[in-house]
Amino acid sequence: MNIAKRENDAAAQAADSPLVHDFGLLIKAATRLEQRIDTALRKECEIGHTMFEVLIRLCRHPDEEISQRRLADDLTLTSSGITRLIDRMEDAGLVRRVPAPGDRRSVLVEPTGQGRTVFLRAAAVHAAVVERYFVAPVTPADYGRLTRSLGEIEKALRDA
Amino acid sequence: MNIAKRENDAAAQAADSPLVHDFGLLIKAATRLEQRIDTALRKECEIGHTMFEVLIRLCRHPDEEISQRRLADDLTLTSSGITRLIDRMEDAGLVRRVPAPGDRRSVLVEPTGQGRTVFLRAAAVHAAVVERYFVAPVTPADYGRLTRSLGEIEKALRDA
DNA sequence: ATGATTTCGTTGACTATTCAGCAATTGATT
DNA sequence: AATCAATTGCTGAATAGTCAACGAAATCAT
Repeated sequence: MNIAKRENDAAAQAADSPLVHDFGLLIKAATRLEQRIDTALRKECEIGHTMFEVLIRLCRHPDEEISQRRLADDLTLTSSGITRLIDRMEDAGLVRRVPAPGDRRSVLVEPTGQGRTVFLRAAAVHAAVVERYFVAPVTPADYGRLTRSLGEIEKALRDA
Repeated sequence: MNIAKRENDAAAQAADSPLVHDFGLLIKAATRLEQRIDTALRKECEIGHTMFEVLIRLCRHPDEEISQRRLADDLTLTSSGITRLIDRMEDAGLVRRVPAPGDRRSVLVEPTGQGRTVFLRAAAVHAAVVERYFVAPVTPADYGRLTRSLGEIEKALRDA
């Protein structure tokens, strides 16, 4: 079967390309890092990484109004994903839903006192893990370039 | 409530830290990129990104024996996650399970002819997306440093 | 050899998410 | 003003994964 053999070779070559390898690295690094953080957060604060990302946005500028839609776009979730996530966070006493003044379709989300307290503890855990596995392994110069590159990539994805 | 006010400020500061921002960039870039690829792959090859990652490993060195365990570690999935993924891939006719010679606990996975064919088409789609959103947005010099840094990060995570 | 420990893959029950469709509301076009 | 289109959030059903517990096989320590 000569055809099959050539296909084998072509597949092997495609599977070994630097592009595939490099991209795999990105995915693997991001996945592992996220898992690390998730486990640490769950163990020490009884909160997952996704909820933590929500709290970041809610605590960042205390007076900014944040709608579910905004959160969904920001976290790359669907609107139904956010609905359910906020359901769970509300049940856990971390956030509160309030009707948006000026648009009766929209729902704003704000952190409760407990939400802020939990966030503060979680932020420390988060910082420790990020520091150790994201910042420490690369030189300061490379770190700057790394975040710059990631910014460019994110921008390209957003624009398209 | 003076206490609450100070907690507000502390939370706002933590939520605004560069560490949080930079790490958010990594997660967002990786997530968006993966989603892009997943959608493209599904549309054009009726295969998801995870299955594609499996095929990469199976096609890379045609003679290497790859067990489910190996795949699980490599893709950062649990062993049950892999069991189910391979179930679906087998149903789709992309791979085949064969008993491992020399260890009767272990199950080897190999690609079918169809699996290789699908992989070849998928690899082209994958390359196009990666090229456009991962390689193109950064300068060649930065690209080299980016992958190097990601390698360091991945290594730090693996070692620990 | 044997018994304890570990490893591999599978399964049932659960969790977090998506998708498709919906009702309410808003904005745009005449 | 009246309609048509787009947006927001919610829900039921489906998907892809986790975790905990298990049995079979392999490895290690007596």
